[in-house]
Amino acid sequence: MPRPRQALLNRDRIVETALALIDADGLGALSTRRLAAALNVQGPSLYNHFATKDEILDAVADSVTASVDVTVFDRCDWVEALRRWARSYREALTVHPNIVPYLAQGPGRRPAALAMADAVYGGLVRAGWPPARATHIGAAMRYFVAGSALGSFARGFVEDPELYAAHPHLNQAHRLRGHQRSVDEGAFTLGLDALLHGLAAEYARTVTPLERGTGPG
Amino acid sequence: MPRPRQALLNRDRIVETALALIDADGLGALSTRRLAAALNVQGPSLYNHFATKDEILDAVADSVTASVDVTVFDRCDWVEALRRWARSYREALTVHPNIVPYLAQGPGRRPAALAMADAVYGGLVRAGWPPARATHIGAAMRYFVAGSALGSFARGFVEDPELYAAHPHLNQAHRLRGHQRSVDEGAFTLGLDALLHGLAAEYARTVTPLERGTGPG
DNA sequence: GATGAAAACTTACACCGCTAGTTTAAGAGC
DNA sequence: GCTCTTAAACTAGCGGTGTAAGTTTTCATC
Repeated sequence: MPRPRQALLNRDRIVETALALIDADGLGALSTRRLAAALNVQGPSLYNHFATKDEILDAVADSVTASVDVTVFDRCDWVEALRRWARSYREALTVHPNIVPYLAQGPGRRPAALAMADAVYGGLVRAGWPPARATHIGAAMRYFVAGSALGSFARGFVEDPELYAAHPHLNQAHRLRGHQRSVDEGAFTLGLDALLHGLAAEYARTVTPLERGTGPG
Repeated sequence: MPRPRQALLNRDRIVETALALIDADGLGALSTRRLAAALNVQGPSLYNHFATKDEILDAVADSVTASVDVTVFDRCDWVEALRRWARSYREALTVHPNIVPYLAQGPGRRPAALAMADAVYGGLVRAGWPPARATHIGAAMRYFVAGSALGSFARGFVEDPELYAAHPHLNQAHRLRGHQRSVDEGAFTLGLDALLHGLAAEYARTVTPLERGTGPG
């Protein structure tokens, strides 16, 4: 087939389909040929719209990041903003866990990821945190959220009771997979509350009333 | 070359060499042929010692996990044990960051990873944490440590000042890479302290003196 | 000394990312 | 309406991938 009257592909369609394939079968199962086949097209046709496969993955990753709500930093005090942002971030990632290892390498040149970093850092600095500390807090939060989305903790344990016989405290570990949602959610909530509790304590101890910012906005 | 008088390969040598290649060139650059070449052998010879490439990666991942110190749970109170374990865990991972995305998927069937999970969970239960809470704490800590090792926060930002021009608060972001160690270390310490601070507060609030365990050992 | 397993090998298959060159349609300028 | 350029599909093919299959030789055991 030569050039068709109506273009078969565009970047958005490629990104959507790639994300669906990654969600269904994993990052490793995405090949240019499989992606093209899902779009009723031959493999190399993709290169009319993206220079490399990595560029496709960048666009997929950024489309996921774009669904994170960062407007909370304009509306809430910094603790509440961090809490809501972290929850929104985690929700976006857990819907598409297979792209997380790629996405978690950092913002790179992806616009949505850069916008998110900007909003978080800006919100913290406005609240009075020293710049270096704001960087640390943003990083620590990303560590926690990305780690929580990287793979379900519960699904990391095989459903095979015999495997745990040699480990005195893991005799119930084979049941973790059955309680995946409550385990993962409970762990995330516990960790998030603990982190924010600790950060609030440091704020109270080290950020002087004079430095405390003008609030959201 | 048929069967040699002296075996050229064994599992340990394969694992060591694979880890070295992964450290040097990344997980994606490890192929069976490249690994075999580094061992002065042809690709398929590896399959006399491992059934699949994934089995090699499992062994590599477990050799990294094996270097984490989990004896602290026998010597220290639970807060100090968590702190030292988390530091040891992170050190093990940051020495070999390229294997982290693979390793962080969960313990699977890897013996050292299972032993670590057992030690952490056992230590927390002994300290009086309810079993479900101990699971959550272990998961939350793994989220944070794995996230921190998954990729340097600082290295996630490209060293290109022009890229940040459009973002009001990121105008110094291109300098992050130059301060990689202090940024990553500062973020980890801050997050770890905050997490443990928050957990200790919950312990004081919810674990009654009667439930509080027999201490380490 | 015969037997069977072990550990290297060669060959081959189906797939991978990507490049090069081809074909035709769409759109712009005269 | 013709011409020119660009766009978007195609086919063919390169070098690389994991790994299955079968071969050859050596070592250990009966």
